[in-house]
Amino acid sequence: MMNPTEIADALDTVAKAKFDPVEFGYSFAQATDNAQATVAKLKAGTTNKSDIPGGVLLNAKFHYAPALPGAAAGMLEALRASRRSAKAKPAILIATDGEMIAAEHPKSGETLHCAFAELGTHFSFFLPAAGKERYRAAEENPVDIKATGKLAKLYDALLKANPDWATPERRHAMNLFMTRLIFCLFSEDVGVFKEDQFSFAVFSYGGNKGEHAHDALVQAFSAMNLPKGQREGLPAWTEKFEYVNGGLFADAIEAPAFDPISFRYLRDAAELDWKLINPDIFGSMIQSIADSKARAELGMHYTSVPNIMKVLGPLFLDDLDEALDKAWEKPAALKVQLHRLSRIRVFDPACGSGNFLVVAYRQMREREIRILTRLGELEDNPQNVMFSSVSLNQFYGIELTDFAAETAKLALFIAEYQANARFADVFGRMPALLPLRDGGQIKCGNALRLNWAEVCPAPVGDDEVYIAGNPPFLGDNSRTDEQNDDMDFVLSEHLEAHRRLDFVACWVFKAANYIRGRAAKSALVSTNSICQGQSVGALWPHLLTGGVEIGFAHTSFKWRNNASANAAVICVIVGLRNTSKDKKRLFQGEMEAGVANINAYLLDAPIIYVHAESRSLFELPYMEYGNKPTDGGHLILSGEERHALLSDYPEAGQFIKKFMGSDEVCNGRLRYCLWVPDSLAEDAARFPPIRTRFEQVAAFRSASKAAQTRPAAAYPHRFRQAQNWAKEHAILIPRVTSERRPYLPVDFVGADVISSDLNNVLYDAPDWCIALIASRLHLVWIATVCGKLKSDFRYSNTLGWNTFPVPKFTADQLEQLSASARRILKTRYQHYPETIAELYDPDDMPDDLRAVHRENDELLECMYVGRPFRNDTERLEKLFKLYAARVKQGTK
DNA sequence: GATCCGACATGTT
DNA sequence: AACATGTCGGATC
Repeated sequence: MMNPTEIADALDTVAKAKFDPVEFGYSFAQATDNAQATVAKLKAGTTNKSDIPGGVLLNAKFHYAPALPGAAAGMLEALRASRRSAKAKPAILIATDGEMIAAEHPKSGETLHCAFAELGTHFSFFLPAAGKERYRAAEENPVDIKATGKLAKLYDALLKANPDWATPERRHAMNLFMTRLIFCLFSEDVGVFKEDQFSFAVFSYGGNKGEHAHDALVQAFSAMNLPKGQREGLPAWTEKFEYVNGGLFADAIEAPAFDPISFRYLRDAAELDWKLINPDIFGSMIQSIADSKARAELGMHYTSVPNIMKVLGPLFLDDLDEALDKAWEKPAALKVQLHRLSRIRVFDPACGSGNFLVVAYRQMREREIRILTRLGELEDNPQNVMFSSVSLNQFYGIELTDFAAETAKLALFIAEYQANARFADVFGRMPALLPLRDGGQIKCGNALRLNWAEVCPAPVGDDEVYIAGNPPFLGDNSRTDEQNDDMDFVLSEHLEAHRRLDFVACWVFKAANYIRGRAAKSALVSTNSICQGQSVGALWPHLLTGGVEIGFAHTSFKWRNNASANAAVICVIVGLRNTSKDKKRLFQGEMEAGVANINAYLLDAPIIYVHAESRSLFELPYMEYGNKPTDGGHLILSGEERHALLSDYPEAGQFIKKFMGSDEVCNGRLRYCLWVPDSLAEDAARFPPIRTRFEQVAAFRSASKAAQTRPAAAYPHRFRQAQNWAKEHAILIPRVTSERRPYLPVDFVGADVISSDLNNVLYDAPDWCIALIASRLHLVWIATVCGKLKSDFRYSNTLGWNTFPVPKFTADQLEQLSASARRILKTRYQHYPETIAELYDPDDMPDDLRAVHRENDELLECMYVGRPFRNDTERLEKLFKLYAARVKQGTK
């Protein structure tokens, strides 16, 4: 089986070879992971099912046909139309003339037009031909996916043809161009324009290969910005376009130049049925097609519709549905709900291109139609409805970037159009759409500086306000000075250590303040770190106060949307409300539970905050941070580097020690480090390779941004933080490890090992510490109160070890635990050379190791409650109880 | 002086 | 491309 990289390489080789229309089909078959025998049979013609001259069709895999020069796209159409294609269902259609490639993935409708030489670059497109299906989120609308794909390709092709448009200064112009284009494609399909009016013009006047497309587009767009009859200087054909206005066409009208490839993609995009487009993510499409660098910028992370519904459902839509159910037979009660719809306001303080608002709007309009239809059934006289009672004015947003704010208005406009069309279907009337009016109350500004109540006035009377959205996440290492200032502005008066928090915490804090004591609720998508580790104690006591509580929550889920590269982050959704007797809902993946309480860790448990401690609350040995090199890697040696150094300078051995971080502990590796006492620094530097390393360390540290690192350039022979080392032995606990393991990794090493800061360390501590750390109880505690790296365990001495509740052990009990620890280590050694990672693989853990761990758990748990715990919930309950009792005692 | 975090970083299949 | 799993050093208190 070839892996994708190999396929990429193989395709690249094919692309570099001279094109031979006959051979290509076979080399393509070979490059896409088909056996020699298969290829031979294809060549012999016995398995080739193609009905196109010179074509090669391999069942279910691909259908290739050679094209005459310049006719690749046309040949692709022939492949698409082929009856044999229909029968053999090839995963990929590909036509080429040796210059250009035209290909299609029929299952998704995705197409590819590229130069022949780029075959290898686009290997991912051809993976289906090798039997590897590309993952697609099942819930998304396939038309959106197609449209996004086509627009992304158009976008990339345009930038390639117009390198000068790829600069940051031109990005706005490029995005604006794409917005206008999408607006026109949409409008001509839904009836805002006459059917196909726009694409007819572009393809009539754009030239055969797009050579005049630039001029035609500029003329069309310019016309849309001028009332009819005032279009002097523009060609006569532009007179037919409606006057659009509304800001969209007001700025300078520019267009990039088209080449044959980009023109081809434009045609693909125009051929889509934009009627079916889902405006929920309309704005995001424009943003998701931009390049990956830009995606990291503010607002480039759009929320998928399933995730938006995770927010809006429990926030207010589910409640609305319940009320509708109750009122279903009673016209008066239904009218109350109809009125309620007109009083609900939705406010997204980080609205980006308006996804949340659009989805909320559509959902509300849909419910309105349901009510009106039902009223029509219940009351004999049909409702004489002229207008919707849900107006775009009920939708509020704040967005920092002007472009996204404009897009949000446009997206709301499209949503309104679609909702009205549906409304007209049912009730027979629809208001005029052009020229554009502004849509929604979108404020372009900084949400952290604005007073939210001035953007979205506080609810009065029977108003209800729902705050929803997905603000940006930024850790303390990636914020700009300006963003830090914003954070200070919002939080510094109220919180201590606020700079430790994620940027998103500012939105959560402002949302809590906005809703407190008002007819309002909030629910924001956040990074899961705000409900973990240090953030919990720092932030949540200030949120869950003055009557605010968590009404619902989605626990950690992996971020995913349709963008081509997904952000790597784990999210939570926390719904805040004022104290209420209504049920609380806790969602974990697909599961939902009605619970008595939700605390800041998003657990069904009483509110408790575990704070960092500098010493153990339960008199456990002192656990330290490992030694931190901050050396740019220059004080660290691989086995080979050590060997090379020692073979040249055997006397240098006195300066080299074993060096272990978490990777070394878990995966049984070993590295070495230079470890030189201050008094011998000059001696060490006499060895040229060591001197060079010291110089590199000094250079690296001098160039650092960190105030603590630069002075350390003066002692390059030493770690930036040489914290401590063992006299006899040390217990190493990796600070980050996989969440899959049933027990935390922990290792016992001699005094010859220097631990890096990737471990926490107990120096010269008794063996029973290992029995504690390797227990299920400890894992459960660490998993709950410490932070995580994404979803992996992150061990902390201050938050985890120093707070870990233990009963008062007797000397005898400690001896038993030490013996148990030794049994665990011994059992591991019996499996040497298997590593900790291998031994603790949940699918592959040896039975004897499992057994000694179970014994260890039973032994330890009996010391807590006289019997083993039944499950992790019980373990956690006991631990929190002990912790709470200890903290209470401490405050006396 | 010590440590918590990462809209990740990087190797593997 | 999708997945698994822990580096590394800055920013913060």
